Amino acid sequence: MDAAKRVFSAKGFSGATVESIAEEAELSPATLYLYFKNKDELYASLNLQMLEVLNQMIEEVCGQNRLTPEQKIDALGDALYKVYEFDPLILINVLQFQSSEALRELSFQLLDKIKKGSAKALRNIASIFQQGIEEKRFKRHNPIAMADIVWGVFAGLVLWEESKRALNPQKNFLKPTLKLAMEIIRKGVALPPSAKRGSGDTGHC
Amino acid sequence: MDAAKRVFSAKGFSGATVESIAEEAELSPATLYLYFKNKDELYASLNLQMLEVLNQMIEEVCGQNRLTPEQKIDALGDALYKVYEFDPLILINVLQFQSSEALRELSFQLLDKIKKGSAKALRNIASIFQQGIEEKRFKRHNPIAMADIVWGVFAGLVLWEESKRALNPQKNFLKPTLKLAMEIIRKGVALPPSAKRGSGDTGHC
Amino acid sequence: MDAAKRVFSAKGFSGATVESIAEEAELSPATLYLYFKNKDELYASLNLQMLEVLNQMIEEVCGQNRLTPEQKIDALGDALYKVYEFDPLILINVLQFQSSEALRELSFQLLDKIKKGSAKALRNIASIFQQGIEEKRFKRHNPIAMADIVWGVFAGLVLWEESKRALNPQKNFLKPTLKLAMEIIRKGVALPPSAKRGSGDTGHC
Amino acid sequence: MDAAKRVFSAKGFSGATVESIAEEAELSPATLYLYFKNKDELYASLNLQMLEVLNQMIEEVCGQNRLTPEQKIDALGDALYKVYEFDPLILINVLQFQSSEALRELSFQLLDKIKKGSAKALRNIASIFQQGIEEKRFKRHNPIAMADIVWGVFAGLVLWEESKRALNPQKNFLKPTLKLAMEIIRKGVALPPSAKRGSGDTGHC
DNA sequence: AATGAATGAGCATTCATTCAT
DNA sequence: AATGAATGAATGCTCATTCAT
Repeated sequence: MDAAKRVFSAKGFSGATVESIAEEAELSPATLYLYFKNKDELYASLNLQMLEVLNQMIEEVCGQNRLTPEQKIDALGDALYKVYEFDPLILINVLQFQSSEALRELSFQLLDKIKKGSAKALRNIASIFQQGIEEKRFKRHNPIAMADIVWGVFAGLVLWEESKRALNPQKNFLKPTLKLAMEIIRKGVALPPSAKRGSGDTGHC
Repeated sequence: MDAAKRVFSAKGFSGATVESIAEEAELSPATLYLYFKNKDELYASLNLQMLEVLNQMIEEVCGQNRLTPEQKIDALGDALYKVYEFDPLILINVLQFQSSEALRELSFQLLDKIKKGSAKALRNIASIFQQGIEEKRFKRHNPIAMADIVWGVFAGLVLWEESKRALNPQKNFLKPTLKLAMEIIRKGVALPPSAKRGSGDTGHC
Repeated sequence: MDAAKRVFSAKGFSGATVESIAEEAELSPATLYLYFKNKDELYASLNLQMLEVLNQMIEEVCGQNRLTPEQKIDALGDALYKVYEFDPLILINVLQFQSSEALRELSFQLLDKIKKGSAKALRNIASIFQQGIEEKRFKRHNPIAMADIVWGVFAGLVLWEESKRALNPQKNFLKPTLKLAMEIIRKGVALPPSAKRGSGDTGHC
Repeated sequence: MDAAKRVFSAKGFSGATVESIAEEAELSPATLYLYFKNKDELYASLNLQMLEVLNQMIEEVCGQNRLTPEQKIDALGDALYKVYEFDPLILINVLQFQSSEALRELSFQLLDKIKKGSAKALRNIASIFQQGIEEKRFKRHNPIAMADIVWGVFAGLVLWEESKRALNPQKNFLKPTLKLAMEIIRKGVALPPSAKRGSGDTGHC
């Protein structure tokens, strides 16, 4: 999987041949098929792995009981950026994969795991908003929708910055832009200060 | 191009064979090569066409001088959703294409057009924020970064909803979620009302 | 045909597309088919044209009644080299064509002309040796075989020098080598001087 | 390679499809690509193989210390004809290949081998003339040029006879004509007998 | 006389995948 | 556990050639 990560990172999904991955892993192509049913599932496994890293990061954020929901949103932005930094190329691949045709031909088992991993991430993000609402710090929006927005803006910005770099390789604006996005979201959901109470943690993660 | 749109929509980029497109167009594969240098360029042309529709919609919004910047943001959300409705599948393909490997092997000419189309869209979106800032209605954020965020959240949500539908085909939440996102962005960039002046249009498009 | 000559020269037979020739001729591909049954015949026509130039040169040599057969052989070498100089690339193409598969699918008419052109060239070359034999200056070898040898060494050297230049582009040794070849042939067929008579022309061309 | 030899022989380079070769070899086309990078390299390998046969024959001749240079020239003619007899069709292909466009796109490695093989053949042929010159049996001509002439006349006659057979399939005159050519060359380079010494072998191969 | 528009037929090449060993 | 050897099935692309206009 490490080898696969490297090769997929470097060449993208269709650019990476099974043979090139096998070579990187110092195995024969046939051997890969002992461990993965096919190329898609190998790729999906990476996806899953990345999802787990992501979930870990997110949980770390929303498990910090001292933080106000507002602080959690900013921290979430930082966490997501760290995931990006951890392995930008594979994250990009993963994000592309999520929105690609490959998804359709996976084994039920793997598909289910991915579903659950995604759901978990979303739920955790949503919990931050849930908390904010319960504490009367945020406006009453559907927390799941809010999580979708956060996830969407993250994926969208990562892919978009990547795309801009492809068209015109220059400085990487992801970090400040993502930070700004989270800041705006934070403010966009805030209730007028008059209504705020002190933060008692409600253990949402 | 119409045939191509249909086939790419149905099967995605790599799923669509030149032959299948030709068949749909009731032409021979060879004939396609009279009009498009190769499969990539055919695909890119669709991309470009969609970009133009997009730009039209965006310009329509930010050209409406009666609207306040806040109203324009909401209108932009509606406009983007209309683009999605206009042809969801091809939009998804386009958004995927923008963040894909295919981009790298295009002819200079086409690549340039795409660059310019994207830049124009971004500039127009940015102009809305620029206007808001000048009218002291919005906080002083980099308008280009704001445009990136809008674009990112749009692309991200479209792809993400698509992906969720692949995992679990159910109701399409894109419309309300996108609306919500724009609402949050609108609020997130707003200055406290005390500072606001009356809206004099400054003709940014 | 001029355009074809240029294109075939530059790109070789299979490298030259009908379209590229048409373009060079500022015509449409379809128009070429008004004048030539197919690509092969167009190429064959060039072949024929070159054969005619060749025959002209050869006839000029063996029609010079003042020359002894020995002098004619040397002059023939010079003439052949002039043909090469006149248009090296097309000559190479022609020589390749003569020994290629294309020959098999020509129309009877054209094939016949080429046959006759070649035969004429050979006959004329042979006549030089015939003359030499009759004048008791050359050994009694079959003049046709001698002509084959001359033709063979010419074609062989042209192609071989070309090939050497492809492997290792350097100085072109064709001229001196061809000269040397003719010199050796001249000496190789000579009878011991004792047997020689004065040269009375016998009008072989 | 045996299958390829048969197919290329029968159909020529462009006439032979990879599929037809694979079929002849009772393999799938894909399998051929395990062993040869592409069609060109497969063809070039045959070329190389033939070159090696050729070199073997030539070395055999010029290694025979008992022979005078004159005898070696005649023996060389016989040897070359044997190469032709060994596999006329592939030799023709090889000779065409040497003077064809294909040469330009080979891998460096293969091109180098072909270069060296050709150079070796030429050098060995040249050594015969060198020996003759040193033994004062031959006139002082550049031995390399002489070798070019021998090679040229061989290739030229083979291709020319082939071409004549295509125009008018009849008896094959290659053998006597080649013999005659060598005889003439032998005489053409000979010094007057007065100058000759006894043959002491000088081991040129 | 000329051609725009179209194509049929092919072809080299790739690659995920298999399976006897 | 591992793989060498093989391939089936595609696929993008080319080009000589045609023919209604």
